Amino acid sequence: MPKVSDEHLRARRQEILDGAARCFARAGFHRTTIQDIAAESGLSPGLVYRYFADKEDMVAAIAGQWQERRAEQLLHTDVRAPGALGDVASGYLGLLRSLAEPAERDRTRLGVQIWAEALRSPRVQAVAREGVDAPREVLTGLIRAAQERGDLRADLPPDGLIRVLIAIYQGLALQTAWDADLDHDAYVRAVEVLIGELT
Amino acid sequence: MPKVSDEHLRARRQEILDGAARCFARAGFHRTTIQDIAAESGLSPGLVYRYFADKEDMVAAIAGQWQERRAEQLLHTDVRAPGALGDVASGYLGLLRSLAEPAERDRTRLGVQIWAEALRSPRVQAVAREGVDAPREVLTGLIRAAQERGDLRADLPPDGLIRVLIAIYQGLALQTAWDADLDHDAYVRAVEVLIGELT
Amino acid sequence: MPKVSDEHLRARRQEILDGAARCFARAGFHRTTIQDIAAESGLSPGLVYRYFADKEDMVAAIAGQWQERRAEQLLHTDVRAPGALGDVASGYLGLLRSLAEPAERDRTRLGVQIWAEALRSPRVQAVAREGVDAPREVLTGLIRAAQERGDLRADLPPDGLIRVLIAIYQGLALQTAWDADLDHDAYVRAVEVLIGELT
Amino acid sequence: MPKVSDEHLRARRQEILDGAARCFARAGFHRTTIQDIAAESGLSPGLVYRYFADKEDMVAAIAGQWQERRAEQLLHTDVRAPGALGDVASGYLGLLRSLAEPAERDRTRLGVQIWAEALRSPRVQAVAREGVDAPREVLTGLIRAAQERGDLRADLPPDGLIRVLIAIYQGLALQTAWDADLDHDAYVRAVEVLIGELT
DNA sequence: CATGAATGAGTCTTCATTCAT
DNA sequence: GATGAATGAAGACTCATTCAT
Repeated sequence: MPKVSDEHLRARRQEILDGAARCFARAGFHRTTIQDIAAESGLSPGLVYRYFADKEDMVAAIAGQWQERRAEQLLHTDVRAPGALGDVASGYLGLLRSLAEPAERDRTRLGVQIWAEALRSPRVQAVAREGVDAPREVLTGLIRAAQERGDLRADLPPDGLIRVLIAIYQGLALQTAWDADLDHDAYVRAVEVLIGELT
Repeated sequence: MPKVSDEHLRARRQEILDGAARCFARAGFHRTTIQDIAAESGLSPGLVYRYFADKEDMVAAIAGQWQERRAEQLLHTDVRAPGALGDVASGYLGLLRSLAEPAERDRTRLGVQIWAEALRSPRVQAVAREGVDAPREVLTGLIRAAQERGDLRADLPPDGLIRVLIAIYQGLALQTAWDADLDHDAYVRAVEVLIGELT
Repeated sequence: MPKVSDEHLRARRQEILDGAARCFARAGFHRTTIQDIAAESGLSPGLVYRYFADKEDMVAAIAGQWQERRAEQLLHTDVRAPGALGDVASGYLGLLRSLAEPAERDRTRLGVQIWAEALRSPRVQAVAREGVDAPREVLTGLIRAAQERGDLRADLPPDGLIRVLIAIYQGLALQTAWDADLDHDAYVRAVEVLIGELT
Repeated sequence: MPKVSDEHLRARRQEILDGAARCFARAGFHRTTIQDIAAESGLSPGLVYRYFADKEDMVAAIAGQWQERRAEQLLHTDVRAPGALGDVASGYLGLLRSLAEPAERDRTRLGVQIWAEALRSPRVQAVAREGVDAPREVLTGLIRAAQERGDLRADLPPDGLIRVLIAIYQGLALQTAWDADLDHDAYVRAVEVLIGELT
């Protein structure tokens, strides 16, 4: 099987990552063996090492893709457009609601594992922080602009507010991971009320 | 004299848990060995097994104490007293502020580890959920009462609000674990503004 | 089995080294597994790691003891005594003769393995060179003194001579390892003739 | 046109062997992978197996060529010519001196690896012994003839002397592999003195 | 009770070898 | 013929757990 196309290599790599993500979501990084991941993807253990230097390399890649996806879900709108704040706000509420979807279950569990792993793996930490810091800065700028326009209370520390909104996402993700049946509608309604008061 | 012995046993057990907590906060559950824990407490590995059936037993105990402490910090006021809502609110804000204290650093990191572990250990999950569910119910009652008194907007779903407040705590804990230097004051100010609007 | 005496620890360590030396002599370092060594000593693989950090650590220890023994065999006489040169010479010839002994077989084979391993393991190289360089310097001094006394041809470069004598040992060891039946007597007689001419 | 093809095959095979020799000299047989060898020769791993049955086959081939070269260097003169002894002697000293050349560095290191490998691989052993035994017999004949002519002390066991001379070569090779900066001139001068005495 | 030596199953990772293309 | 992707059997090393002393 000589020289496979780059396309195929990329796809294969992604298959492995997807299989690994399922394993990690189920059992955590440390209870998942390379054999588990290989079996989940229908490959041999040795092959995994043609795509990743070691297990940590895979975990870092998983964490990177996870953060990337989060950023995309949040910022798929053009943040420089007029009315961007409103778009971002509705995007944010949509992100919260998306946590209720069964299809997101694994991803949410995976996220919690990444948060914990970031505390002891410098590589994962770097990836995880980058994924949070970058959106944070973009959003802080949006908030500041809105405050200057008078669309938002001026006595709100922008960075503080952003972190609270991130926390509201993170906490919901965590609580959903623990209890998939929680009332997401009630949660989002409460958030809407809190946010609505600010204008 | 079983009483003295009991006392001693309890103290010894607590020493082990404290050493384990330090290790777990530093390196996570899976990168911490029983040998590490024994060394940290100045005991022998064999002795650990007189106090805990196995490693998971220790993790569950650690998780239990962690949740217990959180509940105490939040609910140290008498929630049935008149004006309890205000007391609880200020207790809540104090809890948020306490995350800035260096002495809390390890405990915060430990908390994140517990959240992740709860996803794959039924025992830890049971302990962790109990620690969240119990306060949640108490607080939900408080909120309902406040709404009936007209002290709080009636269109807020009590359970949703509580979960949001818990999330605001969880998210701050997570963000603090990642970046101890974040601006806790700005965070708490933002929370105060958000909460202040509700009355 | 708590706290075993230092004596016992040392003895146990030596047992492991002896078993390892047998394995290494038989199959070389790279074809010998830790399991082989453990089995040879009647221990579990895990226990080996209480005595040695890793496989290389064991190889280095083996190499160290090997060199030490060589130095002792060669220099068991008091090199500062008058007539030391003659003693050392007869010690040297005895060392050559000892290679004929069946009991030395394994050790000789082990030596050849060490020589090769020294080429690619800095740790083994350091140990091996030290074991050769130290005796070399002592003997160079002896030679120089003999030349000053007129007991030895003055046109012989001392360092060159020493290295030749070491080579005569090394080469015999190698040839013995390959062919245990070679005629050691003839070899030693030839050496005696060569050396005898020098005075 | 099988002849051209044969030529090509032979050349390709030799390229692989040369690349392998460089790898083996650098890292030893067991730390060199087939992938390393393929990369060093700019070929694919699979192709290696069209020229060699397995790794051991390559090692044996390398050992064979190494011994062949040694024999050539030593016996490039016509040993049946009158005065052959003197020619062989000067060829021998030249062989010793050649070990000082940087270009010989890799080959010398490779030689030491072969010596060790011969102890555990019957195939390598056969090749290595053949490479030593054949010249040994030729030279023993020369010595005997010289003794009969009275050109050499009669009380020297021919086989012993030859083995000593081989040892003087082997030991120098080993010491050079360990320490390329040793004083080869002093070494050869010492050998000349030792040999010179014999006539 | 306490110790810490001992165990051995389990995990990551490597690499000689094969074979579909 | 040539490629290099794929395999999977080892092998080094770890560590939760046990138990003789």
